[in-house]
Amino acid sequence: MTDFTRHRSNTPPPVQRKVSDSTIRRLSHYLRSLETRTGPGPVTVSSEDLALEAGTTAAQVRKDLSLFGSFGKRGTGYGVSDLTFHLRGILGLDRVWRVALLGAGRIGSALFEYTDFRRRGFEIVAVFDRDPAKIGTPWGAVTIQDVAGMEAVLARQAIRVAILAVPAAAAQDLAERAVAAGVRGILNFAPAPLRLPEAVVVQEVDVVTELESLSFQLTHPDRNGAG
Amino acid sequence: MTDFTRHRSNTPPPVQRKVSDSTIRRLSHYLRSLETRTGPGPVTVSSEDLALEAGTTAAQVRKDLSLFGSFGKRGTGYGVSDLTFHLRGILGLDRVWRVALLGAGRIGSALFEYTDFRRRGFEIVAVFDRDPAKIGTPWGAVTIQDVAGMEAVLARQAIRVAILAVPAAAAQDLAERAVAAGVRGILNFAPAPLRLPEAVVVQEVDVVTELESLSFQLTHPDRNGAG
DNA sequence: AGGTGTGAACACTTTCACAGCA
DNA sequence: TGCTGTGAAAGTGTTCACACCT
Repeated sequence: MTDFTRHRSNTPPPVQRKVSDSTIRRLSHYLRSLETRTGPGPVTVSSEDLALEAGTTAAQVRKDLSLFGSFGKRGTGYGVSDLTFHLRGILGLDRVWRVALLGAGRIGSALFEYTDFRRRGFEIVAVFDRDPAKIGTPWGAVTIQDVAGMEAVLARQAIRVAILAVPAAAAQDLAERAVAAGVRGILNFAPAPLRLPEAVVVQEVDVVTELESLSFQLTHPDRNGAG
Repeated sequence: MTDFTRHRSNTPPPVQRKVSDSTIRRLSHYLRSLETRTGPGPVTVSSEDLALEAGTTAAQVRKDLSLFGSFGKRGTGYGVSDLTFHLRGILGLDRVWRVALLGAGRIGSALFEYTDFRRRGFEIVAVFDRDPAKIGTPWGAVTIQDVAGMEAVLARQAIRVAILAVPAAAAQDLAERAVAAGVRGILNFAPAPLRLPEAVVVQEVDVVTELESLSFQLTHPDRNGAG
């Protein structure tokens, strides 16, 4: 496991604290903001800069980072490449995650072609579907395989992360099978809540819920929590 | 605007309180859970039932609903069709939302074909792209239009909601143009934070961030806030 | 001076526990 | 008896403000 506490400063690492979901998402945004910088540009960045680029506050940036170490210099800010390095380590991106894509439909295919994954360290190494018309079709370097044989492939390749892009009705069953075959994290695009063991990490991407949230906020302009 | 407080019980409506994002998302899940029921089935549902189906607790369900009225009967639970009706009203789904799709690439096309939108009251009535090879192509009942003429179409059709499915580099500019043309809510698939006026509601769908969150949690099994 | 790191205050959300009604 | 509706308590996340270091 990554030891992100092995930082370069000489302050002791902070005690291991629980990290909230919102903090994790903000860390991802900070990293994106840093990696989007091209060319020479400034060599340091302040919490204020990062806050503006990630849509939060300077105090929030400092609090978030301070959960993992003291990466900044007082009066100066954070070193861009140093902080980038640390953030990648913190997020567990200093390795390649082999990912299985379950479902080769419209969403699956859009995700497969989404090149940003690869750049961030997520490599789709297997694609499964149950449609005989699709099985055997090559997608770039991988070939769509019969979902019936999924377990063997997941185990053989020691795949720990799966993207679930199948209809709601098939989601729970497939998720259980994937977990039984060793998967520990699931990115769920199916509009169905998965019931899985505690230890399995599930992230939901629910487009209908997001649209309905939009609808609520447009309908009740005065009842938004943030306002 | 929907007046969801006009409910059938004779208790007075609760005072208008701010509603948190998490509550809104749970309301959407309750509604999905109710609408997924097929056939006859029980006519009432308890907060416990809803909690199980939506992955939360009974107390949370009751608190969420109590922000909007007293829809249940003590000792009995909530009427399924009654609660469904109220939830649709609360979420602003008792109308059709005309939606513009900005970007006819892979994500845009997957979203366009996603039939659940229509069923929930979101109708994509215009699609824009800047690729001359795509402009003029019919997609079902609509034809891909040149994004150059977007403003006129948005205004003419009084479109208030847009789905932004373009590359990050084009996102900010397009979003600003859409807002200037009357759009008030944006579902943003571009991996770029939008800087827009307060009054505009933006929901982000950020797949890379979700995967990175998964990566973090798998890397630090003991630091998950929920655990 | 300038900007981080952080305890303390504040704000918000969830859980508890029980009164009250069908 | 059974289950809702809700204040109060507990828990969690964010903002403030300033000591401290460069």
